[in-house]
Amino acid sequence: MAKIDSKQLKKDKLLEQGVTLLLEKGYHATGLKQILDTVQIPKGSFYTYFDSKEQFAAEAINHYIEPFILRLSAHLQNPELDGLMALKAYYSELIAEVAQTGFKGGCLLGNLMGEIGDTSSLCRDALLNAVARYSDLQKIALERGQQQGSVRVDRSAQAMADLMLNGWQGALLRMKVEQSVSPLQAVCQDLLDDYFRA
Amino acid sequence: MAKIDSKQLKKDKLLEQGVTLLLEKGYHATGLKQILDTVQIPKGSFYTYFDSKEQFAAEAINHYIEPFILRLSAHLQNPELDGLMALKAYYSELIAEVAQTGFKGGCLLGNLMGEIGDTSSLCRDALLNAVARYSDLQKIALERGQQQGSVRVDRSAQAMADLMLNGWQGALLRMKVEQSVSPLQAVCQDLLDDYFRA
DNA sequence: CGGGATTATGCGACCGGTCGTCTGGTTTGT
DNA sequence: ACAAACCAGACGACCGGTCGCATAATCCCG
Repeated sequence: MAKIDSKQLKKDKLLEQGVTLLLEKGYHATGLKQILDTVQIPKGSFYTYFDSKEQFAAEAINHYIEPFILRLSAHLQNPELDGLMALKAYYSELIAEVAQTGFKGGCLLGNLMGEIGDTSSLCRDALLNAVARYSDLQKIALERGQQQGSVRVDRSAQAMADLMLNGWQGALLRMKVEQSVSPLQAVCQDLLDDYFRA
Repeated sequence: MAKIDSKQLKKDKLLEQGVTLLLEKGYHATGLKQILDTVQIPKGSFYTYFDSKEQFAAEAINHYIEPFILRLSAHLQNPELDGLMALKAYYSELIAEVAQTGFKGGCLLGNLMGEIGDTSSLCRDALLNAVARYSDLQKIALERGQQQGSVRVDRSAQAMADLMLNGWQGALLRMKVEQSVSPLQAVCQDLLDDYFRA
């Protein structure tokens, strides 16, 4: 049992560091050796934890999105709080954080969708699942906003959630090259403060 | 002179094939050898045309965006045509084309922004320039729509152009993993048919 | 309970291959 | 004959992945 725990611990450490490096440099520019070295796990052991680099990336995707799901869920815990306000608060937090990290990395989901989303079916499935879960949560937030009267009802919550997600991903790309959070602020303002408003 | 032309010709062939492969597999997954082989130019000659792979990619970015600029410009040539309608026609064309290619590749600008936009300053500059030119053109289209009364005037054309671009880039990512053009259609409908409308 | 035999685990060295880049001999043109 | 242009091949580095050895754990029998 202690063995299993230790194994799971190391696996988590690999995933943790993997997420960091994948986010920083992308899939093809990140070598397994680099990940293994920084967490002091021998090269030969990698394949006891994962079947391949590709499958490792797929697991990293799930490992990455979990905290975001939890964070957004936390904002939605209070059923009194307006759904739209919760979304705004959540995105404000994200913007503040990314500003501190120097506009590097962006979103692992977006980066990997662009780099290998159309070439690795393993990762594509993981990405699909992660995006679906994330999108669903935003849909729920917007639905609540609709019930509370702050969000327009003549467009489906799902459609708005998708638009928000897409706009955010595009803004993250712009952020990278413009080295500024203003694209992120703009998309939040345009959509959350205007377009989605009832 | 014939020499210079021949050199420029080969350089263009390299860029042409480079764009194809970069679009298909990304920056790090594309090897120079593969590009050189398919256009039958010896490996040793590469550095007579370009200083480095990175600089090659930067030139490929410019080479890539040019046709899109021209295409959109063509739609805007007729000053009678409504700016918003021109945009819609342009994007409809793009959607029809990408559907034929099997949802592969997407947009080179978006892909490279995600993969190396925050790590290669050379490419970042090229991306910034390309995006700015492309964005400006869309701003002009929207401005014309505003003058013609089809586009709302309480938001700046620049802000709407940015939102359109960001939403489109995000939708391209979704397209890759969902293997469908519906994200593209959705973003066009949401923005061009509703949000931007006067 | 002790200790040799056997199985399971861990991991460093190494595989074939490819990477981006460079150099020096060869060809070409004048 | 000479200079410039060109390019084959090599370079060192690194890739993802494999494999056989060394160590550790387990078992079995005296």
